Amino acid sequence: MSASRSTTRLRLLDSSAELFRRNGYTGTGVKQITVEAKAPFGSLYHFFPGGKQQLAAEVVRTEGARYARTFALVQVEDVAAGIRAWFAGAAAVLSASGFADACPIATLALEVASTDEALREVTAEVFTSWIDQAEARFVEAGIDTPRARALAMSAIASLEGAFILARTLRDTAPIINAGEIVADAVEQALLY
Amino acid sequence: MSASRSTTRLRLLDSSAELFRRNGYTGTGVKQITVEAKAPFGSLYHFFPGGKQQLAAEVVRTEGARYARTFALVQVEDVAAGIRAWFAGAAAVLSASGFADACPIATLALEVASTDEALREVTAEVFTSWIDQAEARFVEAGIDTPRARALAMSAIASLEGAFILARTLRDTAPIINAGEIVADAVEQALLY
DNA sequence: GTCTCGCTAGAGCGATCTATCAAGAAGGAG
DNA sequence: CTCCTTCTTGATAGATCGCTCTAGCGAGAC
Repeated sequence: MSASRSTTRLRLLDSSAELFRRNGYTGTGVKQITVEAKAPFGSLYHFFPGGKQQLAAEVVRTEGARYARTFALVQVEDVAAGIRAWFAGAAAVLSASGFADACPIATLALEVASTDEALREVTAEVFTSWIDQAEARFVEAGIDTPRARALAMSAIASLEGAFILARTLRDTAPIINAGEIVADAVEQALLY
Repeated sequence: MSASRSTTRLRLLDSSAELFRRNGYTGTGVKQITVEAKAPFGSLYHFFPGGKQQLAAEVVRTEGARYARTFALVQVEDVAAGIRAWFAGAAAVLSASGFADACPIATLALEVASTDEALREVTAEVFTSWIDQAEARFVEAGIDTPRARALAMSAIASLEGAFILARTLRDTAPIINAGEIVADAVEQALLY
């Protein structure tokens, strides 16, 4: 009932999140999702009448918000050190998952960018919120707004690109390296 | 014959490259490729007995090499200016293609990273060659090797990440911004 | 001519894709 | 109890997936 309702729904979301992140959107079948979630096939269309697309949209939103919350770990005092630590943490997670768990939405975002306008907009909202949040944190640390925005955009871009390289090369070096470069740039900006 | 042989083969490669770049690997069907290439379906398996995977591997290699050649436009004298110009060019191409043509292999690379070891290795070779080439150029410009390597890795990562953001947000700002930040970092490194 | 061979051409295979549908199980409300 | 809603369950549809296979075309070799 209301209890099992939420569990099944949540299991479907969790399994979808994992499969989309690892195998992509078109690379994941709805049947595969229900098997992984140990949910009856029909339940997927009960909870998500919009089908795979609606499921993906909810996954992108919830995983995007969840990921944004981890950014809060970057403390305002000594932002640069916080950035290095955060990137090191992301590298550890990636390595521990066999180079599977990087960005929760990147693969899907690239897949739908030119093929599914509705999903593209959802991914855009998530990336924008991440950039906004990073910008706010840089401003808080004392960097003027235009420079903070440029740094924030660059930080997210560096992270995403480092994830691509790390997953492809099966090496966390690109992530650690990106953390260094981003932290250096922030330290540089703090001098003015 | 030998003439038509090569044209059909090349048309298949060209169409595959475009479709993989825009719609991804799993998002592109072999039938779709032959239609786009105006090639008979059977010809695909005549020229590429290994099927979709072999076709993708050749596409990644050839497009990777072709893209690497465009890096040569970054002149050694005033590397930073060359980088800004190169990123601006990439932004123009992306915009002109309706935000479809960014990195020729990024979407595919993310899709296969955890699902197809053979293709993953091919994408890894391409990314590595790009990093090596950028590093060589930075060394040539007078940056010491370890720093040049770090900068090169960061430059490629920034580019890839900026492409994700630009395609998703339908805005070239992330690319221009990434060019600025990378160029700044290179200028900074040249001071030592 | 006739033979050979590279290539064209597309029907068709089994599997898988997303999605629909109808039937039933499990409680809460009256 | 009956009624009603919520959720489970899986069979099934219809399309598409990657791929195989056979038949035939057409130009050069002889």
